[in-house]
Amino acid sequence: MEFQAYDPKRIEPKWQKIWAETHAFEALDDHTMPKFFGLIEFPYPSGNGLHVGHPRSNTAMDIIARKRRMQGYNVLFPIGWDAFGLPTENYAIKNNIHPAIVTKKNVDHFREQLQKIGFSFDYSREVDTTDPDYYKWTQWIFLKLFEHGMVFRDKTLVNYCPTCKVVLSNEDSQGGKCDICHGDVVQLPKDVWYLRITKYADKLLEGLKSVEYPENIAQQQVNWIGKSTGAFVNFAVKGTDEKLEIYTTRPDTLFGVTFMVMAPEHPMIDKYADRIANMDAIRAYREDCAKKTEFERTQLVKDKTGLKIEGISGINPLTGKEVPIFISDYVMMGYGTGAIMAVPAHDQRDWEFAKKFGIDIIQVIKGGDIEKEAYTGDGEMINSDFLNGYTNKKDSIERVLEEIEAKGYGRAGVQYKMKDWAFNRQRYWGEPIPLIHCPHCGVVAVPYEELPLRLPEVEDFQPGTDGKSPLARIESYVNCTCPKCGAAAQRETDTMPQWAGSSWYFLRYCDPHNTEAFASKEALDYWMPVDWYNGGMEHVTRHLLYSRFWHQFLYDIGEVSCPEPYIKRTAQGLILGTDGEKMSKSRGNVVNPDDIIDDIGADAFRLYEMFMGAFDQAIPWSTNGAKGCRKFLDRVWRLQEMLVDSDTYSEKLMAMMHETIKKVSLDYEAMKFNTAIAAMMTLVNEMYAAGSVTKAELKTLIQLLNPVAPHITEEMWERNGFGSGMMRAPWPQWDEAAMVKSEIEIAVQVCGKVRGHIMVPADLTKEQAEATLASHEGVQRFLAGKNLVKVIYVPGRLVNFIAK
RNA sequence: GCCGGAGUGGCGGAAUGGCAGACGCGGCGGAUUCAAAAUCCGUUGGCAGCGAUGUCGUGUGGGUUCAAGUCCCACCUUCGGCACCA
Repeated sequence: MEFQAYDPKRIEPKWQKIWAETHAFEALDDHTMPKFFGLIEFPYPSGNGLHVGHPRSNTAMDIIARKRRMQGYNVLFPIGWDAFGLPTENYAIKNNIHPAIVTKKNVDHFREQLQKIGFSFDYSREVDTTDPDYYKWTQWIFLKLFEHGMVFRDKTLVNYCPTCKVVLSNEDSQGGKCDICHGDVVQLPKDVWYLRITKYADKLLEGLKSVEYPENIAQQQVNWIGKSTGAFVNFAVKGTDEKLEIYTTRPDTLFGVTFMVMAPEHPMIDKYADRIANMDAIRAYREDCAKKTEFERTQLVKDKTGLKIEGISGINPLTGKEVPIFISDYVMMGYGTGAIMAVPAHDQRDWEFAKKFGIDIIQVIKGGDIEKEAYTGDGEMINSDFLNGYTNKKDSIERVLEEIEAKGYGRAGVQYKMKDWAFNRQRYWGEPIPLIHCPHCGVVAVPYEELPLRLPEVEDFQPGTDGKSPLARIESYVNCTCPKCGAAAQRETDTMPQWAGSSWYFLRYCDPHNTEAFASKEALDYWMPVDWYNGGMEHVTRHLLYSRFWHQFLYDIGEVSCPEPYIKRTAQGLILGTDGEKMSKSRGNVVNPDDIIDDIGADAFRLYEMFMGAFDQAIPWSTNGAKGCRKFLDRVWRLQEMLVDSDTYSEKLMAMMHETIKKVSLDYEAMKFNTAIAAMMTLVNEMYAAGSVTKAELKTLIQLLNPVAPHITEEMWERNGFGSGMMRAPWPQWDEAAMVKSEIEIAVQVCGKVRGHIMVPADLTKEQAEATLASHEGVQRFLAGKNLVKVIYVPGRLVNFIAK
């Protein structure tokens, strides 16, 4: 019979069909089995389809999932669609097609592309965040948050274009210009809904200790939360009964305060407007600030601007001294109390401000040269009354806090950089917020039994020119009756942000068709927590924090039984274009996986994605490199021509077989796919060198390779009669004893330089190693005329002779 | 500015403090072919040498060590994140 060449175009559709028809990858109902829940970030189904970046994460988790099945686990490896979002809405507006139709088309396209790559997803558990059966539960969780006081309404500053009368995202208002009309954007206060994530700041920090996140990911979360410890101190305001509260991390420098600064938006300014002599100038300064975007405000760091408030001033509670109050935009309303005590001697920003405005600088910590710059180091306290002589920052802070608290001037406190989560958008394509504004009862929740609150059908998805959502134009939607008192009331018309649906999707995977709950208790108890979650670095702060927050909240109210949703998180690096730049449509360097699969097949594509470099690093795409992976699969396939009918490993390859099993098994777990594949390539090279391969050797090789290249290996498994059900065949085991060799080659060094190699028995002792000195002429040449002072022997590696 | 990565052949990249460059791409030489593709075999860090061999080599400058890509100190470049956070 003519040997048939490797033909992925025939093999791949064949196995994809078999897997689908036999429901091969559906999670089993047997809850007595050990479980493995592997998760990848569900994709946003954009109109551009899949790019080669998506499969990198998917293939990695697919490898782990397939390996786990062979290790006897009941595996849940699901897929779904994070389908609400702006790009779809914008496309819908532009082409006048309903976003739901666009979404369906995109989802179908994505699914088809994913299936062509042969991922072992359980498609029977697909979720779609835009499906009312799904967002019913997103709304349900929101109402639970509302019920427990985790939702509140407050003002924020938004980017607003007065010409277009529309609220803009930060991306659409870069450089302070409107992306649509290129006019000036202003910062406008607007009422928005917030989720009280800051209440969970400490729990989110604490929880990091019980999970397995790589150091850099955990650190990014810690930085984002940005916990600082310090003190709130009240300064009396001369001329009023009011106290101005500030936050500081350095209460020990209180004696060095020479002025105070408020954020331009600070409410105290308006409150005492009639006592402020230069209110006109202050209003003008405020307007200038409002024009600046967040971006500009943080760019002009060096040149501090500001204005002294004439008419009110602060009193230092410890010294009783009067200090002037300024406004400046280097103080933010959104952090601390929106006001600071300024210590120019020991804070660089305060120092710059003081120099510009000619304010006194009082040094209270010895060290540095405060004429040149602020001194932020440690030192002995001076000019500080009862603190004088303290040399340790911790001690002086403790002492001053004692004093402040005893006299009622303030208290110790913590602050977080993390802000509460602004939880609404003035857009159509999102989950409707299930709240009702009643003129008598205030804000009232939509009753649970009325969920899902469906998105109404509209003709026009354009955002309103008044900064309101398009839903606000649908009278039949807006007008309703209050569920509490029955009075005529109005619905909230904003929708939830895209982060909402992705904050709990992994829970729905556990029991996706449940109509009574977001998932049954039983399913949650079995499947949760997620054992391994892989995704992009770009999501390790916000998405990870948001979803951990929701989960911790659900845990606190008894809806889930584990406090942390993910046991282990990993992140893959980006795949760049062949030019080394980030892939983007505008750069024209996007590589489409369909083309690659058409050329070399899905298995070779998967193989290359994993082989191209370290998994967690950004790597440029190389089409030649991908072709090399196809070449390897061709070589694997042709091993079938060299087959020897034996169900044991050959003497020659015995050690290497076991070494390869070990290397591949451990490297897969450590996500070192590139070296795992390299080890298999080395093994195949050795098989070619040996000229033959036994059935047992081939069987093991294709099992090791199966998670990466499932189609070709299933086909070879079948052709060679290795039995049915490759995907649940036991994972190969290695035997350390079989790896031991009787003779090994070690390096011989003289004074640290390699001077030769020598074959020695593997169990060579140090004494025996020293004796080899005499027998090795290469060594003697370098030792001639010198005295041997020391011999270092590293078993199995080298022997080093030190001579003088 | 702060936090976290990364700098190794022509290229992507390997390397528990122990022989730098595994594996792949590309290149070169050969076999096969009428020829080419594909395939197989060999070779491939720089410099010197016909050669055995020698010598220099992991961003820069110091240091620790018998031994440093790996550890320590100072710096340069680059990528990601945060950023007037009091």
